Amino acid sequence: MTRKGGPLDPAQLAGYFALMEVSSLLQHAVEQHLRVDGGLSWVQFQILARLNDAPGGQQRMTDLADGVVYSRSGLTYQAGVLEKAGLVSRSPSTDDERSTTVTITEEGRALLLRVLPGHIDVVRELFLDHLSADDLAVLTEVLGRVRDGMRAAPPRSAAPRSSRTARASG
Amino acid sequence: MTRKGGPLDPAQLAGYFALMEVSSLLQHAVEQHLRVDGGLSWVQFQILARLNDAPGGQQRMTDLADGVVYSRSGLTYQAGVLEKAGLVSRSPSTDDERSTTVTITEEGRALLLRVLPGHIDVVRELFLDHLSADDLAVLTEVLGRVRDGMRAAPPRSAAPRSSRTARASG
DNA sequence: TATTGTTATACTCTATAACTATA
DNA sequence: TATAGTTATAGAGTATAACAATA
Repeated sequence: MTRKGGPLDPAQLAGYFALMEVSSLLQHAVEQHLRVDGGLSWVQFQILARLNDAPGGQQRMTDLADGVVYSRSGLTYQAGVLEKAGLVSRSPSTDDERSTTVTITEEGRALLLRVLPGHIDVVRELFLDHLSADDLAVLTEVLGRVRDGMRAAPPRSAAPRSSRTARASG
Repeated sequence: MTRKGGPLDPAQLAGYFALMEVSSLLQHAVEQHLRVDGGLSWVQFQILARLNDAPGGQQRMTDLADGVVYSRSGLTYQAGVLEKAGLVSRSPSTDDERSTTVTITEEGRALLLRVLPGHIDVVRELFLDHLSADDLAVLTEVLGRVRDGMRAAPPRSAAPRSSRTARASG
């Protein structure tokens, strides 16, 4: 059906490009707003948002890295930046002494709340305002399916980020 | 209809997150492939792809920057990297002496062709294979509309990238 | 021995401002 | 005076590998 192995047909190319272009423009706009309005990068905003939604405002480093950043050291770096800014705190986990628990601070929550309205404005102006409710529903359903597929089937040579990793050699 | 000024409803949030998550995972996977397989970054790949499609394999720096990179110096940097690698060449434009014309070399085209099949495989596996033809059509149409809206209406305080820029002060 | 997280390090990339040259 | 592009520079971010500590 999709001519496996061959080049992409125009419809496929158009869909791929549209996705990348829209997301890229949106992310750039959002990033600019976050930087100006709250001194936050996109990754930092995501970390705070996740912590804010997590029970108790906390998560383990590994769970946090899963889906936000693509390397452990990357998260360590970002957590350090956020901690220095007083937006999160880190402490050894009680149950597993190897783990570090990251907790969003009151300041972190406050900053998030302060930044959120403007963030939403940007998302609305650039993205949501151009969609009907039906469009949005379809888009979400379709992209949700794609996301599930991605998560289920990691591409060749890419290990899933948090489960048991099977390796052939060193 | 969309409660302007208020928070996003769950459907809007879900759509926004789905878009960002899918595009981010896809871009990361594609970037990894391009790096391993061709030593190219995402931006560099886009530059080569645009030049490859352009008549004569050439474009002016400004036209190239428009839509690929977000600052002129950023493109100068990338063009320098690509030129050093022998994938593009730069020469002064004939008609406008201020302009620089970037041209993709044979090596550049060859590298692009070599990398493309694997690139397409990744896009297929992670993205296209999870969509029906109808899904794809709808997605493309909807995202195309969003893209047009973005291009037409630059967000508050963001100047369009290539037209006359109105400034209040320094 | 595997997992969690940090550190050191090197590298890529981006943006700002100052600058040159042409229109 | 405005536009096209480069340079210098500084800063943010990322990944890899080596490391320490716990399971």
